[in-house]
Amino acid sequence: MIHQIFETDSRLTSHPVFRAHLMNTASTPISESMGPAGAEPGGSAIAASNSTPAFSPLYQQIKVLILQSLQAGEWKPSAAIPSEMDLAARFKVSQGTVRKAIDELAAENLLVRRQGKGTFVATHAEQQVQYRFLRLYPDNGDLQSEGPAQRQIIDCKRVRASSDIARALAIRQGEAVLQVRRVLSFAATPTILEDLWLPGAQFKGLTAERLRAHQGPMYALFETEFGARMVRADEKIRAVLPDAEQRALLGVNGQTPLLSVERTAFTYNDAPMELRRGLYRTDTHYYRNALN
Amino acid sequence: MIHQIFETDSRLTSHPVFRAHLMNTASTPISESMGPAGAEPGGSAIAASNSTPAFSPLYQQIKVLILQSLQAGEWKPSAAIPSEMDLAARFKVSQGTVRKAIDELAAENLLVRRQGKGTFVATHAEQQVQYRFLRLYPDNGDLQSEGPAQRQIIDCKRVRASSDIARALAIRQGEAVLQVRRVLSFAATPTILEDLWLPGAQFKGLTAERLRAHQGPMYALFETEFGARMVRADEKIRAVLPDAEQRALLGVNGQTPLLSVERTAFTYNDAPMELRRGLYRTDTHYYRNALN
DNA sequence: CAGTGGTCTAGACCACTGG
DNA sequence: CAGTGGTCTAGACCACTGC
Repeated sequence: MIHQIFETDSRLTSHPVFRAHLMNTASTPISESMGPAGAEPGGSAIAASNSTPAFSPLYQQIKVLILQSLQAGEWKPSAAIPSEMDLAARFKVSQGTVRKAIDELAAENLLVRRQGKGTFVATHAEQQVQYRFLRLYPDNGDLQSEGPAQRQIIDCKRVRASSDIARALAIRQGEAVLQVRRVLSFAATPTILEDLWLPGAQFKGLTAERLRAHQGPMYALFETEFGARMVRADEKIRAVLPDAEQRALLGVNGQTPLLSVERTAFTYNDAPMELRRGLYRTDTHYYRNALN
Repeated sequence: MIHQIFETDSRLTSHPVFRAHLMNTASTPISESMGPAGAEPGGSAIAASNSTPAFSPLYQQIKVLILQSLQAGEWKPSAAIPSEMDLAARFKVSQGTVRKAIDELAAENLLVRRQGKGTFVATHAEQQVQYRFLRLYPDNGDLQSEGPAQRQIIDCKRVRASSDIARALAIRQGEAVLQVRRVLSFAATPTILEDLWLPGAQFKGLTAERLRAHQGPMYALFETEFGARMVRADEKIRAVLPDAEQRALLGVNGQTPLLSVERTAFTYNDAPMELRRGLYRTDTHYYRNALN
């Protein structure tokens, strides 16, 4: 229990609500208003969840609550979330506490703050950089000089998950998954060959036609059409030589080493939502990484 | 227009700071004309430099001042910087403002906060992860299972900078640079071949013997012996095939593609301080990257 | 103009560290 | 125990946005 009345000396202290961080119970915070005052209708999702671990600062709890609202779809991608004042009132904390929670969510690219306008749910669609997760850059010229990538959907079919695909997606072997293969070209040169696997349940109805019809990043389509928001990803990178089929699709010979990029993309709660295996040509482009 | 108050300081020799935001009634509004202490020592780049005139928030200015003290070596690596209260007094701002500045510096891995102890200058030596900038992980087992890397210094010589080396290090072509070649082995298997170039002026006295004698990360040696603190780096990654010499040093054949990792490491003020070209074996290891 | 996020301050209390 | 960073609050004002 987080709200605790903990006072012995009540001089002038307000702080009727003293949030003591006790390792006592793990129940979730905020909603109980002390005393008869608020009797707020209570965030439904808020009262329900109680899986959060031991104790955490108030702003971390607020962060979890906001996260739950995001996950539940209470605020859609690119929509504004309530103002800091509103959230402070809703959670019965100060604006500064809400601010710190939002600060962290913004740092994790889940929210975007815009001064004078509000705080918005981040999306893969309205990025100034079209491909937020793509780290491939041309050797010469900037990102825009090549113009947008040309996308070619080779294939989109329903298959059963092999053991490694299942493991990566945290599903059972043999479950239905959608497998997509596509090629990205820059300046008319095939540069990226990607195979990707998506859980069949969540992506029911995804077809090659739908992929071809969509403009913009694939992740934006996943957001709007399938409610699958990729919030972070891990990549394992290796150098490989292509097999015959890969050579044909990329138009390279067998002596052209390629970058193998295996990406696992996660949605909220670190749930894996996509496995992607990419082959990148690095004779005209390079993979950029910033170390901090 | 923004009302600026150049708050010259009377007692402690603190750095003057632009008060871009006027909110305090207590302070007598010194008029625009610089008052009595117009001859303030020009030590503060903020007061002195108008090349970056824009009025940044107070905490950003504090951040710059702390950065300058770090760069000037006022606080050595792994040493504690003054407490937030002390810094607040020194800069004549509130503790909260100092805190926000330190928060950002900690987020950039320049400082490390330790509750109850203080705030410390980050270092490459005392990392729990020995190699902070190395993203190569073994396919099987965790980081520690392999034990520490075996380091073999092949060469360390003084050469003249070629045009591309000079460009990367922001020096003139033909200037002296130190060139080091080494091999890192894991579990007795040569895995990383690295060539690196360092500006000769800063690294005067670096020898192969000294590199061999040193225990721990090379960047730790650079910090303590040459005052060169690498704070961030950029990497360009490609897939390549090794030439004969590289094959011999790594013990691979000509059909083993390798990861080419070209790293530029920067010290304070985004000054490049090292160029490093690495070849990584990725048949037993992989390069890991986190996308956020 | 009102509403939003952004900055700054002041003060209180917490948790942790070490003498 | 004193000193440190960590959290939380309350209130003020600033800068930006859009009606």
